[in-house]
Amino acid sequence: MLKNMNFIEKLRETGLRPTKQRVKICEILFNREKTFHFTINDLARKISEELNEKISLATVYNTVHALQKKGYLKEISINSNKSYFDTNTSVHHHFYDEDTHQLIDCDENEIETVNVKKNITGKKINSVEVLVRVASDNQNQN
Amino acid sequence: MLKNMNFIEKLRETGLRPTKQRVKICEILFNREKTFHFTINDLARKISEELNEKISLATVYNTVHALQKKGYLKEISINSNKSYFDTNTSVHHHFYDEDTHQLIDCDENEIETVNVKKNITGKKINSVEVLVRVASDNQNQN
DNA sequence: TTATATATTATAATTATTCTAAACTGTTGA
DNA sequence: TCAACAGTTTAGAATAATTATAATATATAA
Repeated sequence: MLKNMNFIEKLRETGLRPTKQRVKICEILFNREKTFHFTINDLARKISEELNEKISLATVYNTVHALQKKGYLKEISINSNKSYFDTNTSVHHHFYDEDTHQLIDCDENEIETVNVKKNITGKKINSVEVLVRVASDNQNQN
Repeated sequence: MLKNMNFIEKLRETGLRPTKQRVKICEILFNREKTFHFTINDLARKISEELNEKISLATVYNTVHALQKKGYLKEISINSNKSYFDTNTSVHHHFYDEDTHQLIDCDENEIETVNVKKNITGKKINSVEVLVRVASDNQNQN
């Protein structure tokens, strides 16, 4: 499995021990072309589908949070009781389809840079995210 | 308590039975000048502060959701394990203080109009909202 | 006023997430 | 190489937010 060397190095570079579990999670998350929107549950399900071994839920949580902290994953703001993560960590925004409850990625150039004029003393801006809610263009039912 | 007549009528108009509990919740939510950002817990706490009687948590949940469904409250997208609501139901933006977990309203003129270039056929844009995450500006500890 | 549909309540159940403490593993350096 | 240690994984318990349940109470329409 030469391809895993990537992840082992990547993890090591950022100070994460390349354990068996972390490498496997990296494989599942990053060995894909399209970006991946997921909840912890989605990921845990995928792990047990693609693997015969189980990885403890606690480990999945810990690893996802570690990857997020290191900047390999991004958490997305939706109002939902679950946390959503995204393998696309670039600055980008989302469309949320209110009919299908699906999230759609939005390239940076599809929304003009947001100019924030307000300033809060002693606080720095960590992120600026736009959520565009869309719905079917039929006559709106109440 | 003449002022309550407003809420009784308002509730009745929208098909919600003006029960004692709902009227009290309306009072707490809407008898104020500034908009109110809250979680269910915040609201429940306020109720027991301002009232001697307790209102069951289940009722608080049901009532808030009913008011939201009727358009008197708006749910805000933050990734957090709790749901946040806002008595300001117009389209507007928010600052979210990651240190204190507080939401700050952002006037429309404090964020320049967001220009969305992407178009999804058959879908119309319902809202465009910006969430600006801020945190303390100290030297960043890793 | 009475019937009925709806609401409230306490409590149990559920769900997502975090904590805990013991067992295990990667890494360092003798 | 191998022992020692720090960092990880794990199962299961604990916590927190929310929803479901089912009995009781209340608002409203006839």
